Amino acid sequence: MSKASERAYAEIRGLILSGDAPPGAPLTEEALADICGVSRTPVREALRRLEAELYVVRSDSQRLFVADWNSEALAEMFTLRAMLEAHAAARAATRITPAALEALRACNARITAAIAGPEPDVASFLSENRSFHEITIAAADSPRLATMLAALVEQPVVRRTAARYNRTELARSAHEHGELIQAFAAQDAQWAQAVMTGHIRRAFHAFSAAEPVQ
Amino acid sequence: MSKASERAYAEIRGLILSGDAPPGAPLTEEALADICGVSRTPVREALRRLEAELYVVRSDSQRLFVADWNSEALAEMFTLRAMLEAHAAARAATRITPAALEALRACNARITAAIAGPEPDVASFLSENRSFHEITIAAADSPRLATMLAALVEQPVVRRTAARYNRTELARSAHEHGELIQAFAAQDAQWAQAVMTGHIRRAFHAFSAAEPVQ
DNA sequence: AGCAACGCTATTGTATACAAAGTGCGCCGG
DNA sequence: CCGGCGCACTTTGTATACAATAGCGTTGCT
Repeated sequence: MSKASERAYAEIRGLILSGDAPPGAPLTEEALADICGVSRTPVREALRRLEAELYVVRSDSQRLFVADWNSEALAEMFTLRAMLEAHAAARAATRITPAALEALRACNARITAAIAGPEPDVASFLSENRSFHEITIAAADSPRLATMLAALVEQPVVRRTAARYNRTELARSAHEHGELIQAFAAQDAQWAQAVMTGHIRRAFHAFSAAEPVQ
Repeated sequence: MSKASERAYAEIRGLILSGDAPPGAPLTEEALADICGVSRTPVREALRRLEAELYVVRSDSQRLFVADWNSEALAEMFTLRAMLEAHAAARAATRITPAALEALRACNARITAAIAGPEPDVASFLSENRSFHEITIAAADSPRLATMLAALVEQPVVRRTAARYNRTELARSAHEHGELIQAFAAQDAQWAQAVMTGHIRRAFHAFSAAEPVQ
């Protein structure tokens, strides 16, 4: 995406996720344009995107407000993500190329390394974890699925989940990735699906155990 | 959505679905603006939406083309729809209100009536069928799920499927709706999920049996 | 005093003009 | 003749001005 539009998107999303724009707060295009330092045009595009991703909701007539994500909505998000990403894993199992499989192995090796030291490198973990899932989704080779998952996987949520993980849980996460790689190598769709389901749902419960949202 | 923007959306979508804009054809904002009789601004919004729904794809650098939906893509669409809509049915089973249940009964009664005569009223069938599924999805009470399904259920596809149904199959469709209502009344999520899965997958195979796309 | 209608204002929708960026073609050089 | 460079043109991105519309307050009438 282009520069101003992308910036507006990131900026507004940041306002929402940081809580500066609390749930229910009205969002006017002009005010946001001022804040972002761009004109209304890219702001409008950013808002459309945020609306599609349900960060903002459109009221009775076309006025936008910050959506409130209660715990129920988060639970549904994780459920949908588990369902779809497990399906992606199943597809990937029978489609993945040797090169992608190797990339996953390398990725997970870096994850293991990141959490090996006395002080886990959470930043690296997150970055590599993201790559791992992206490679998997790409291997599933389904644009629709990829689009849907992109709207579903919120990195701030992932980050908070990882922040909640202790060393043991981080290691278990890496272990699950390893098992997923095995399932892919065996081209066992059901196995891959099951492992991914557990992987995401465990993340959900780790997340839920964390302090309430905001 | 507003008037010009909505019109542009419908117009462009029509061009794509009718085949006037064949898969792979480049789409320029200005040309579309001329065709639709509006300016580029609403056309851009329409294109964003169509892009999110994967009617059009954005090439290497920001140029738009008509996406081609091969049979593989259609299969994946049906698979995703079956998965998500079955999940919606499962949620609906434990959440549906008596009023919504009654609305479903009335809806299905109208469907049954529409296919009762010597010449099935396919238009009514389609309209009521759409209502039936919309009520179900609304009863699931999950905005995210609703958004995703909206992007997945293409009415032209549904229409073609129904056009392929003979009287027996139309009746079977209504019967499946009836069973779904029973599952809802019993608040049996698993049952509802299974019935919906079968309902969609049968539609998929009826669709696949039809002549190739375009 | 309450209700309704009017008009003002705030906000979104659309058009257009301009800026930037990428593509393709042609020209020049090897 | 082929390849690379550069310029022109096409296309998209952004800003701004104007139009339409919905909310809301105020004022006047009952």
